[in-house]
Formats: sequence, structure tokens, C-alpha cells
Amino acid sequence: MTAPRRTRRRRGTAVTIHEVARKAGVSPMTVSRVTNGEDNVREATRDIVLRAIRELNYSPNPAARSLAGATGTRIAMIYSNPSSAYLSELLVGALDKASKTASQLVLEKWDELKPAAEKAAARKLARSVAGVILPPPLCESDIIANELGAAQIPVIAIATGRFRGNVSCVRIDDFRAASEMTAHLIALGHTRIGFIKGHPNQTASAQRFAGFESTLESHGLQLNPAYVQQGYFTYRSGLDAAEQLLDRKRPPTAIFASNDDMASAVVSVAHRRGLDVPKDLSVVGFDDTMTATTVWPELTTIRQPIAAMAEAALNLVLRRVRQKKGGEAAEPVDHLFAHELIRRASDAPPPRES
Amino acid sequence: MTAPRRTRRRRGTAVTIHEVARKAGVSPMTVSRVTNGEDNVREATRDIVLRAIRELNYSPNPAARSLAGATGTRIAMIYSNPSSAYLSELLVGALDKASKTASQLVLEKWDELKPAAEKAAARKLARSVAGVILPPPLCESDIIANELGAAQIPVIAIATGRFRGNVSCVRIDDFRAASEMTAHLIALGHTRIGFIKGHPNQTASAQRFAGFESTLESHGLQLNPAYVQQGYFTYRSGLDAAEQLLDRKRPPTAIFASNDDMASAVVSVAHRRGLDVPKDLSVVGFDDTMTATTVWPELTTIRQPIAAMAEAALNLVLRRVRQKKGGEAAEPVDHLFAHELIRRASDAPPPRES
DNA sequence: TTGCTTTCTGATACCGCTACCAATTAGGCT
DNA sequence: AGCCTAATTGGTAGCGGTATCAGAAAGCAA
Repeated sequence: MTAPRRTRRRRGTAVTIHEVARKAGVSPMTVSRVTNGEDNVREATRDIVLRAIRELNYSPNPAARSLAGATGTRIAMIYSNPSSAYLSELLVGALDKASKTASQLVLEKWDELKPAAEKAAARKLARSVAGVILPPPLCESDIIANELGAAQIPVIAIATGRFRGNVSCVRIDDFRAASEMTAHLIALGHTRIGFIKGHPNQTASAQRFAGFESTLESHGLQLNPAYVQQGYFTYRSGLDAAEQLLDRKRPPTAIFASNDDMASAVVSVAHRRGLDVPKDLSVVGFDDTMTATTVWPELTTIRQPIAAMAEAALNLVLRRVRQKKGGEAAEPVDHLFAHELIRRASDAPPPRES
Repeated sequence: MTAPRRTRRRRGTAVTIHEVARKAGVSPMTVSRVTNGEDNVREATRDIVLRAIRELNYSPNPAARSLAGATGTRIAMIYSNPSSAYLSELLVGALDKASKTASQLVLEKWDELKPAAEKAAARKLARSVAGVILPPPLCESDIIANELGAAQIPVIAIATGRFRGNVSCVRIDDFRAASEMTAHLIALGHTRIGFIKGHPNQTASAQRFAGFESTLESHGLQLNPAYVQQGYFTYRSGLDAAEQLLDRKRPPTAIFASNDDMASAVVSVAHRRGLDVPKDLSVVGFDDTMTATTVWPELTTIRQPIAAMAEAALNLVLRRVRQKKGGEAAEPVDHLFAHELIRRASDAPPPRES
């Protein structure tokens, strides 16, 4: 009549749903409902459970979850052409959130493909994950959005230029940000301002340019087409654009590049030509990625809170996944984050004469 | 007398261990033993099982595995002072592996602290994760390694300069890599080669310098202390070092920087002084991070397969975690990856005269 | 052959969580 | 109050593996 050996397997040290249930005085099932945000739990009960969860510092075991539920909370972040600084900030933010919510973040590399192959890839992806986060430039791809949308997979675009109504997005107001930066340069006294556009396949590029143009005009300055160059967000393209701009008979006294990589290319070209930055030429960027502070002088730029945005995006996908499971339909939302003009050492009033 | 409802839950489409067992005519347990490479299975039986596995294209469900194994598989990667390009590559590699093995990767930011606080933080970490991956510069911290080691948490250092015997590491041979690069420059005809050292708190820096020095000597060249500058792996420090080196009466015809950021700083300084790279000055870097290809001209550098190394590191931690669980003790290992000298556009024979 | 040890295999009980359904309770209406 | 439906809550049975231990088979000495 030996008491049945209680636990023959050593248990992990982690808090389990049962302990939470016992502490809260409810069944494990109810705890499960609460952690999954199901709505058929009485408010009072939910509170008790939540308190217990907090006190025990409980976090559900994702392995058990995906095993039991078949509804894995695998969220894919698809990247292609990773502008490393950007990607790593995104990852840091997303991972941070992921580890707090016990959802699993998977990274999926996306090679530009023929539409047919791309469709197939999207469909395959749809079968293996519960939600998708789309950073640029993929966030502009209708193929992916549509295919995933058709499969009912929640999709969130990060840092796209414009809310398009069909896909939720988390972004900053590129137009306003560019506008502020332009106003800043004008306030410093610049009237001949060069602009290097971003990659034409991204809506953010257009928004930034539009903000620049519109602010120029609203301050009574006219857009000089000779001061606008097409760039592609790469250092290399910034190099070419800068050469062009500085070759003008009357070169600009300030150059606004659509991202930091291109801005740092401008700095490099300026230096090569013996120009001092910012005394002879002001250079400003956009994004506030790593490069903005590694380059010398450090760049005045627009800061996007990328990590926070990634976190928000993950949050949003998770919510969508749950809502979908619960049968609720949800309208796409447009989550705007605040940007910030970071003033550093690459801008100054224009040189005296000219 | 209704037949018991077979499967109330829709099953996944994947092949399970039971199907393999049935096909092989053995019990699931035996299949499990085979997949885990345990040695107490008769050879004949193992063959049958392996054939069945192959025919069904079976692959164990990692979620189930980690659940049954009671092995908490939270692995922390601690970062501090993230050199973004590096970090993002690490993350990509590690995440990839993590999603394949259903282990959970958590990211932990580590702020430089006073030893006491650091110890406490390490101890706290030890309670919440099963294993830790340490990228530079933390991989040099004895405090972390010791504290975690004392708590029996497997620790793997990535990209440390030298195997120290107490902690397993995954790395390249920095000495040999630097040596190869030096030999490469010498083969091009350079005899006055400048060197910018890395941050003194990292053993990799010392190894790279040692490789440089030793190769110089083995080729009959003497190390000129005036051609060696201390750097700190940052762009800024590269700038200063480059100025110093190029200020010499007879400046070097080639500069070997201990990482790409510093190398690109050298390029920038050279340009500012009207020197052509590589015609007037060869510049080479180390690491092959993003900057190596964003800068113009693209840098000749040493490639470390960071993503693969991260994957290997995760693999190793997971194995260690298992071994620990099984009560096996394991010696620290030193896993060397092959590096590669990537020849791009920043190196050339020295200018004619001088 | 018998008896005993050493291998190899299989049965059973979980790992921590959720799907499904049954049971209980609350709320609404005659 | 009494009956019925809807809202909550709990019980049970797995999800696909593995730990553990018991039983079967094999090896070997007496």
C-alpha cells in the first residue's frame, strides 16, 4: 500500500498552469482561457487569475502550447535585402516582445522571385505560421499581402510609407517627418537644398520627398529639379547622387538624404572634395540607424523608434491571431508612432557668401 | 456500442513517431532511442527503424520533444554595445536554428555594471534560462562565465579570440586569419604596412595583432611601432588612428584595420587627403560585416561565417543542456570555423615610387 | 540444462497545455 | 417560484515525445 510515487519525472523549475490554477482557486482550463484572451470568462474571475499569474510570474510553456493547440503562435518576420542596422533593431524589439509573450518568432529569408514562385512561397508560408510581420521593402508587395490575406493569415507591415487600407501597419508619418527636417534646414537659413530620394519601390520614399517638396513650397521656396537626385537607399547610390548634386554650378548648401546610409555617402563625397561638413555643406539623414552615429560628423537625422515599432507590430499580430481564432473579424489599423528630429553635428547655417 | 470517436482533434499532417513505429514493427520507444542516437539498440533493429524513418520522411516534433524532455530550452543571448551588423547576423543565425529546434531564444541586454551588480544579474539570469550564448565583448567577461558556470548553466562564447579552457567557444582562428591577410598584402608588394588594433578588452584583438606581427617577421619584415595604432573597433577610433598613420613622414602604403568599421574610417580619411584607394593606399578590414560592402571601394576583408557560428553555438548549448540533464559532464570544446579572405576592391600593389 | 547477469524492448505514465463536451450557475421570462 | 436558455466553469483526453521501470531475449558460467 505504497503511496503512488508522486512525480517520477523531475519537474522543470518553471511555473505551470496548474500552480496558477491552484493559487487562483480555479481550474487550469480557466487560466488557459485567460492567458489566451478568450472573452467568455467572468470579469471577476479573470482578475483573480491575472493576479495569480502576476504573482507567480507565470508564462505559458510555448512547446506545450503548440503541441496541444496545433495553433502555434509562430510569427514570421520576413526579410529580404536586410539593411543590417535596421534589421537588427527590428529583431531586438520583436524578440524582446516575443520572449515576454512566449510566442515564437521565426525569421524567413525572402528572395525576390518571379511572381508565380512568390505566390507559391507565400502559400507555403501561410501553412506554417500564424501571422506575419513585413518590414520594408516587402511591406509594399501586394503579392505577399494578398496571398497571405487570402489564407486568412494576419499581416502587419512595418515602416511602410502609407496606410493602404488592406493591411494593418505600424509606421511613422514620413511626410511630416521630412517636412520637419526641411523646415529645420530652412530655419537655419538654407535656400538651396538638395534632396536624394529613396528607392522608388517603397512608398516611404515618395512620402519623404512629398514632405520635402511641400514644405519647400509652403516656405516660398521653389523646388529646383536640378537639386533632386534619385537614390536607392544604398551608400553607393548616395555617392553618385552626391557627386551629381555637388557638380552643379551653384551647388546646394544643404543636402537632405532619404536615409542615413546615403547621407553618410554625401559626407564622404564632400570630404573628398575638400568641403567641410557642416561648415560648407549641411548634410542630414533619415532613420537614425547605427551609421548616423558611426560616421563623422554625427548626422542630424530623424529617429524612428524601430524597436518599439517592432514590438507593437508583434503585439498587433498576436492580437489579430487571437481574434481570428475567436472568429472575430478586425479592420486593418494604422498605428502611427511619433518620430523625432535628432540634432547632431552635421548641420549648420549655410556659409556666408556663395 | 458506438465505436469510440477516433480522433476528436484534427491531427497535424506530420508523420508521428507512432506511424514510424508501426511501419517498423517496433515500439515508439525504440524509434525514440534510434532518433536520439542512444547506443542500446541492436544493430539490426536500428537499421529497420532507420529505413522506416527514411521512407516516411519522419522528423521528430521539436515541441513534443522539449515538452517531454522537461528540458526548459530557453537560451539567452546576451548583448551589450551591439555593433549592429554583427548582432543582426548573429541573431539571424541563432533564430533560424532556434525555430528549427523549438528552443526559445531570449535576448538579454547587458549594461556594463559594477562587479557586484553584475554578479547578481548573472545569478538572476541563471535562474531563468537553460543556457547562454555570449557574443563579444561579453565573451571575455570572467564574471559572467564564472557565475553562470557555478550555477551549472552551459555557456558558449562566440567569436572570442582564444579558447580559454573553461568555457566552450565557437570562433575562427583570428591569428591565422590576420596572418593570411598580412601575407596577402606582402605578396602584393607592400613593405610598409600600418596596423590598427582592436579594442584591448577583447582577446580577438590581440590575436589579430599577433598574427600580423608574426607574419611580418616570418617574411623578413620588421614591425615598425610607428605603424601600429591602438583602435577600439569604432569608426571614430579608426579615424584618429588613420590620421596618425598617414601623418608619418613615410606613411604606410597599406593599412590593415582590425575590423571593417575602422577600415572604412581609414578609407574616409584617405579620401579626405586626396589619396586614391587602392592606388595610393591599400586598406583592408576584418569581419566582412555590412560596412565592408557599403563603403566605396568595397573592402578586402576576412569573412567570418557569423550566422553559421551562431547556429553552431546554439546547437552546442542545446547539446550541453541535454548532457547536463543526463548527468554527463562534458569538457569545454573549442569549435573552430574556417574563415575566408574576401578579395574586393580596396587593395592593390603599392604605388611605384615612394 | 539450469541459473543468473547483461542487453534490448515495450508498457505506462506523464511533460504543460488546449479542444471538446458536460456540468454548473446565472439570468430572463412566464 | 419554476422552467428554460445563455454564460461560465470544470473534467477528460489527448498533442508527440521521452523517462522510468519491468519484462523478454540473449549470453555465459556452472
